[in-house]
Amino acid sequence: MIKEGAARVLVVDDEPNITELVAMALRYEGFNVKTAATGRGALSAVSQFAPSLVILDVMLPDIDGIEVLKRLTSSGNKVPIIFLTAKDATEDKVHGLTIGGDDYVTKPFSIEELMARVRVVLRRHGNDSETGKMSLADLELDDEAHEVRRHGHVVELTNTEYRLLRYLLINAGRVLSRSQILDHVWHYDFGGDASVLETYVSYLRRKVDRYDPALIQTVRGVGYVLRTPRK
Amino acid sequence: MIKEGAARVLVVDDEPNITELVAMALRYEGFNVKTAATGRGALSAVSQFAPSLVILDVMLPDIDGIEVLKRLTSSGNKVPIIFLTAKDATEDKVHGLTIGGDDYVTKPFSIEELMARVRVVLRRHGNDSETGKMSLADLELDDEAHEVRRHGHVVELTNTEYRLLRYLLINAGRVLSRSQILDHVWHYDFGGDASVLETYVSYLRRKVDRYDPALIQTVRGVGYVLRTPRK
DNA sequence: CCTTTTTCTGAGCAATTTCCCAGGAAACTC
DNA sequence: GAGTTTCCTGGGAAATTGCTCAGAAAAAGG
Repeated sequence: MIKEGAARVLVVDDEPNITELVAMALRYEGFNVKTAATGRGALSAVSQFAPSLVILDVMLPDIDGIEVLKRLTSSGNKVPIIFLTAKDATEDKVHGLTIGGDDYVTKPFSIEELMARVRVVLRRHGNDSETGKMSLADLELDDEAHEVRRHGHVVELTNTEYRLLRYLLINAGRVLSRSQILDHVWHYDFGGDASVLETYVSYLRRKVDRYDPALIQTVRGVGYVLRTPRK
Repeated sequence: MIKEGAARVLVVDDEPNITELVAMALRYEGFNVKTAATGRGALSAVSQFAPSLVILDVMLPDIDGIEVLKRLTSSGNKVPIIFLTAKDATEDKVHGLTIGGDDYVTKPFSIEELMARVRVVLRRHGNDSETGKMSLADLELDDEAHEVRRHGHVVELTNTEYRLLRYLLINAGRVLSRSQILDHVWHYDFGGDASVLETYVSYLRRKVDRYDPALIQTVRGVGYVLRTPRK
C-alpha cells in the first residue's frame, strides 16, 4: 500500500530499535518508509526505492555512512542525507559533510528534533509544500527562521523550549498527555522524571504567555493544551 | 457471527480475568473481539484475524509485548497497539512507543479510560468515523479538547467527573446500575464505598445540570440515566 | 581550559481532587 | 402518617497533582 505523492524515506541503522522507532514516527507523519541495516543494503535500497531522503547512521557494520555518501555522490546520485551520529569523535567527521544540503543529528535525539530536520531538508529540496509557519492567536512560529513571536515581539527560546512549544502548537486544541509530550520532545532514551516537563512549561509560560490571553493551559490529571481560552 | 463493518480488536493478556473484562466491554461497544494469552498467540492471531487494533499486555509468558511490536513492525504490519503495563519499571520500557500513534494504559485501569484510548487510536487511524464529539440536547462533550459545554458555556470538570459524564453520555437513554458505573469509571480494583458515586453525581448535577432541563436522572433502586426528561 | 548557557533534579509550597462520613431530604410501603 | 429505605449534599481529612525556585550537572562556545 503505497501512498500516492507521499515522499519516500530510507532509514539505515544497524540497531533495529532505532530504525523501527524512526520508521514508526515517519510512517505516522505519512511518509513512505523503507529500512536497511547495512551500508550495502543502503546502496541497493537507494537504487531500487529511489528515496527523496536517506536517514543514515554513520556507524555501520560494513561500509560506514560516510563511504556510502561518497559512493552515492560519485555515481551521480544527489539524494539528501541526514546522518545519525554518536556524540563523540565521529561527530567531527560528519561536520564538513553537510555542505550539499545534508544535515546531521546526534544520538540520542528526540523524535521532534529529527522530524524537524526531515521537514527542513525536504522543504529545501522541494519535496514538501509546507511553508513551515504556524500560528495561534497572536503567537507565531516560523520553522525556517527558528523564530517565535508573541504579539509581534520576538521571543527568545532555548532549543527545548522551542521544540516543546512547536509540539504543542502542532496539536493546538488537542489535549496532550505528559507521556506523549515527553516521548516526542525529549530524547528517546530520556529516563528522567516527568517534572522536567513542568519546569519547561513554567519557562515557556514566563516567556510566551507574558501577554494575555494565556495560551498554554493545564488540564489537571490529563496533560497540557495550547488554545485560546474560552469560558 | 461477524458484524459487518465492526472494527476488529485483538486483546492479549495472560490473565483471563483481564482479557474477559476487556473483551466484554469491547463487545458491548459493538466491536468484534478475539483474545490471546501469549505473544506467539498474538502474532498468529494478528495475521489471521487482521485486527484494526491490538490491546497488548507488556508482560507475557513467552514473547513480551515490546518484542511483539517489533516483530509486527519489522514485518511491515502497521496495526496500532495499546499497551497494558504495570505502574512500575515496565512503564519506562513502553516510553517512546507512543510515537507511531500507539498508546499505553497502566494497570489497574478503568474500563472507561481504556475505551477512551481505543476510540482515540481508532479515530487517529481512520478506522472510526466518529469525530470524538458527543452530545445530548444542549450538552456537548469534545474528547480531543477534553471539554464539556452546556448551553454553549464551558463547564469545568475534574477528571473523574469528566469520565463519569462521558460514560453516562455514551449510554444516554440507558439506565446504568451503580455497580456498572463503578466498574467502568473507577479503577477495576477500586475497593471503596459506592457512595463516592453519589457524591460525584451530586458534583455533576451542580455543574452540568444547572440549566433546565435536568439531564441526569435517578432511577430509584436501580441507578442513573442521562436523558431528556419525559413529561 | 574556562565561561556561559542550557538542561535537569529535588524539595517546598499551594491548590485541587478524591474519598468518606453523617445528617437530613425524598420516595416508597403499609 | 409513620416507618423504612434510598438518595442527596455539605464538611472536612487525606492524597494527589502541579508550580516555582535554587542549585547541580551537562553541554556549548569560545
